Amino acid sequence: MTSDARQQRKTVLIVEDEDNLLAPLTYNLEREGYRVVTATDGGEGLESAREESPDLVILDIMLPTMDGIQVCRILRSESGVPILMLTAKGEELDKVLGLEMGADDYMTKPFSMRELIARVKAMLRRAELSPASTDGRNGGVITSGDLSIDVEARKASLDGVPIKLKPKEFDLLTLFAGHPGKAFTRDDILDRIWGGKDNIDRRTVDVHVRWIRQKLGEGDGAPRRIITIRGHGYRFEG
Amino acid sequence: MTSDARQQRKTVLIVEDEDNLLAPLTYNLEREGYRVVTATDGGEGLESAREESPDLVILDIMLPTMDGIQVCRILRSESGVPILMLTAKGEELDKVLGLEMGADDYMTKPFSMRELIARVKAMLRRAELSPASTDGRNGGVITSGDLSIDVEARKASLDGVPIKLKPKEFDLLTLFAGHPGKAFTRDDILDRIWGGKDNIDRRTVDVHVRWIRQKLGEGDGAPRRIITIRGHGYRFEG
DNA sequence: CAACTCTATTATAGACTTGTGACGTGTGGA
DNA sequence: TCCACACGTCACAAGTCTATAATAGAGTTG
Repeated sequence: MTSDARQQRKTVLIVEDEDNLLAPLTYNLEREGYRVVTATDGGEGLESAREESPDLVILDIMLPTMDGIQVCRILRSESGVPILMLTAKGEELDKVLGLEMGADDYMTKPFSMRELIARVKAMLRRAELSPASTDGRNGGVITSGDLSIDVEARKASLDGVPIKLKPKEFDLLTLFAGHPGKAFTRDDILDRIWGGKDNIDRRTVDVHVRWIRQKLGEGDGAPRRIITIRGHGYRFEG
Repeated sequence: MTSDARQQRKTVLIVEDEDNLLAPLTYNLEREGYRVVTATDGGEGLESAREESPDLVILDIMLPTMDGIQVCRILRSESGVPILMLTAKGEELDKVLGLEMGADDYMTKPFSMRELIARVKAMLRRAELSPASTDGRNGGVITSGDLSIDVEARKASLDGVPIKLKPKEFDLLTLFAGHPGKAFTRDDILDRIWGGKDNIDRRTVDVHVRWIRQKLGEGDGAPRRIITIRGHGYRFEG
């Protein structure tokens, strides 16, 4: 069962200070094919969430510098990421509080890793299928100049004219267009689009970038959208 | 947020016996500006429904004294109030049952509070516009071009001519037609139609799609409705 | 400018996907 | 029991993608 999901790899942010919980969490989620980003205190977590715009946040309630409830509240006011709260046993009150706070689900420690994985999957699936999943951008459509990407429909068009993108091209362009101005290294890109596979040549990214540029009508002259950052990688100019 | 203050405050009846679900539900719905009435078993729920004539009922399936399915059936025979069913995980069967019973929507626990709110809003909106809304959905009938699907009756017709669809085919076509333009991966589809069973081969979806295409008269040449997105899945073109 | 490093471009073999017909199993009715 | 039906799985051919090698070109440094 090639767990081939042919999409950008989902990113999960874990905000947890106990390493003996963080480590297995990371391990298991990565093994499931997710891209995992971690933070060990509230402030850092918030920062990472803003930086990485993860697809899901796993949030411990007990955290240094800023507790999970605070973080949850702020996150919720800034985006619609699904939030899974972790509560210690005996914090029953916090369950309710967590949900009222806007968390989408909670689990009480100690919990089964398998169940956690199951819930994460369920939440991500729900987020994807629910009409509210498109709350980040307007209607799930990314627009940049005359380029328009309908992520839901997996269709892209340039100045109103549809362009045929191969799967990888679509994912890559979506990644770029979704983070205008952000510089990606080839490794970043491989990590996100190519997922777990490790032995992929960095040059491969170049080739795909070329194909996209071509289809965006910047095959010749100077690229206007996907800019080469020599010695680093690429950046999408919004 | 409370933009629905125009007319009277909408009343939502929640029939749910687990307090740790009832509490946050109540809290969140009230925060959204709804008037919330609660009941903790089937009989009481029915009574409240008659007494309060709510604008929407949220109904758990597992209930003391009278299960949600019973309540749903009776309610449906008495009024046209929109019903949102809550089912526990593993009660997948009840999805179909619930819908056949006349529920307008269902959600599987654990669910996202956010999504629940979204659905409640959507249902109320739909209920309000219900007589002759022309967005493709008319009273449980999905229409797309010469294709027409009566979800309630579980009948489909093409250009007025009934087509015989097997159960799975019907479900699949309904999923597609209900989300025109949306790209589904095979896993999405398996989750939605096959109910999470994870031993199902992805290719099975292909085969069912083929059968549907055939019955829609696009067996040959290029499919017009169910479009293949190579490397990703399928999309229904509305 | 020479040497070196990084990137663009192209062609291609091999891997991967999909459409399709056929088959096997399980189920419920006659 | 026999039969029709639903449906999951398989196998194979035809297409489509894509990773990579090879080469050329552009940029940088001293």
